[in-house]
Amino acid sequence: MEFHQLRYFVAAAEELSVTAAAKRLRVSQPALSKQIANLEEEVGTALFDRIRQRIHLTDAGRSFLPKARQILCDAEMATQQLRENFGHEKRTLRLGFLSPFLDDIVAPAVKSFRRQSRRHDVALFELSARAQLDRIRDGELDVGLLGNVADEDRRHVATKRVMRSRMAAVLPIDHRLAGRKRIALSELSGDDFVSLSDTYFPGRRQFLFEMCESQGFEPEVIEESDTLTLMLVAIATGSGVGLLPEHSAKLPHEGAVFVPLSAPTVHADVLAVRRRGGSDPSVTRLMDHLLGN
Amino acid sequence: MEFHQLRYFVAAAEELSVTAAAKRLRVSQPALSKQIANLEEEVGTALFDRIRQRIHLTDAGRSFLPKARQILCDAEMATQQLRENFGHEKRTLRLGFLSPFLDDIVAPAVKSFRRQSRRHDVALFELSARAQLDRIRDGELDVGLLGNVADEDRRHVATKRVMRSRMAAVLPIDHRLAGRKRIALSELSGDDFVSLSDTYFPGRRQFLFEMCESQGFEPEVIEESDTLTLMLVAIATGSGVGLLPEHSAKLPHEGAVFVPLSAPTVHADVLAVRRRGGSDPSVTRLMDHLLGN
DNA sequence: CAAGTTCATTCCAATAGGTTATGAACTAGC
DNA sequence: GCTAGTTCATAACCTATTGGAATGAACTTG
Repeated sequence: MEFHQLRYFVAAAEELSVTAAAKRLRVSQPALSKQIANLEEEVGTALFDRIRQRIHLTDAGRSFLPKARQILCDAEMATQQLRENFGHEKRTLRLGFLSPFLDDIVAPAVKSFRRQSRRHDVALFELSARAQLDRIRDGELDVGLLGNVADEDRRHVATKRVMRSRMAAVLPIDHRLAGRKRIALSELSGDDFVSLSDTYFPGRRQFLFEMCESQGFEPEVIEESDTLTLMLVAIATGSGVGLLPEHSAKLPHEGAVFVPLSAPTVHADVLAVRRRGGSDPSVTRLMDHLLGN
Repeated sequence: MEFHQLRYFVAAAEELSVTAAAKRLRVSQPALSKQIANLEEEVGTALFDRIRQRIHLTDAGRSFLPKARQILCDAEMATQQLRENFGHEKRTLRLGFLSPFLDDIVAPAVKSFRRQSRRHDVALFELSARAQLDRIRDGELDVGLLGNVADEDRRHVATKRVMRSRMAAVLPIDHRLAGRKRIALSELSGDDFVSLSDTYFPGRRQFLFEMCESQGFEPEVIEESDTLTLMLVAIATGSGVGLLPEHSAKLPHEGAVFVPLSAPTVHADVLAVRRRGGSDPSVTRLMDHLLGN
């Protein structure tokens, strides 16, 4: 396994296209094709399905993607820290985020931050909530952008709310309620539920249970996904229904539909997170930009 | 940065010798020399001091070493998981440990486990307690071997005590009490203390405070180290005194001496840790071997 | 002071990754 | 249903990097 193989794999998984990934990385398409094949051979499994001129992630590929991202992030963060702490290079702020927030929150905030303070650079890392919290705790990430935070993590981090997003039901497209404009949570009391795993999204599972209990039923959680994308895939393929903030509809979700919840109107927070006790003013400024200032 | 550079760096740091590391990795000495030089150039800092025919880790190198190990571990664990879950390869048990336990506990346990059950392989990973707990929580590590565990982590893991080790005072060699056979903890009430950081060794700091408070004083913690080795270096260079289990004397600690504590006789646990709720029988068997069965 | 360390440098050979060109499979538009 | 235009894979070739052997420079040791 080599770092460039991981980079190639991640790019191809993001673009869902070898040629597009090759273009983005400014290498030739065969180079990418071959390196991915090498990687697949080494790990002993296909990471992509090649059907009908398109590539799709296999289950193996989907489970590998967040790990590959983490490894690449850790490597980059480690070199940055060395350069900054011992090589006297200018400070780079490291910002982690969940994919749905990239366009709406991260991109504009980083743009305005960069305009205002030329002296600092910002590096972006797409990571799960769990991975972000761990890295903030360890001082490798300066700011994270994620959903609800479990109590046990509040010991390490300080949070500020960036925005709230209404919770919506996510249904397979052929679900009996998929055509509705809005539905009440109680209408789903008999359905099978797909949730996010507690390991990757601390607190989310509990949040789901609390919502349902307030409507007088206990959800039957039949599957737990490690990423938002995996959860949407699970729902689209009929494993069950789920609850997600409306902004998650940003993600591709073919075969699944988002239906706003009429009652109860529950909001999920989007939080900017930093290490508790830190006082770096540039981190504070970056957080302000995320809050819209 | 390339994986083989990280491997070379870790080996050289462990052997504190380029030639020895080259021998272990079965490559020529110049190859290693050059790759490390390349890595140093990329991160913009020297990782080793070359003085008088010997190499020593610089501060930068010391802070980089655990991260390099983590990145290598994560990469290996990820490929193993892919091979096992999707490539139908035989299960490899992944065992993490702190360096002082390698000779006394890990090596004999793994040896006897391998003899008994040929069907399973064991992979070893030297990681900080914090890193082990994270990876056990995420299902990437099957068993960890570490010191005391903080309450917040007990949510995720189940523990069994492997052994107890008496706590000892660690003093600079020129300390006024360094020649003593044994000392009482209260005799250190006026000294500056070096402790282990809570991020890498959850619970240890609190443990130190509790011990001292039971003797009627509050320790003045003047420095926090991220690794056992760093802590020993800090003590040896005169930052202060520390408290460590006696088995940590296994580590090289030139310039520092371990003096048993006469009162109070406090024991630190060595714990074998697995994921809460897991029921893999081979993991149970490996734990049994660690417990000496 | 000589012999034996250790790490760095030089030079050459082998390998691995990159590029261009081409092929095979499929989609889309007429 | 055919052509034009995709997309990904393969083949042939090139070059850049890595590793190895030999050598040099600095230091320790007997």
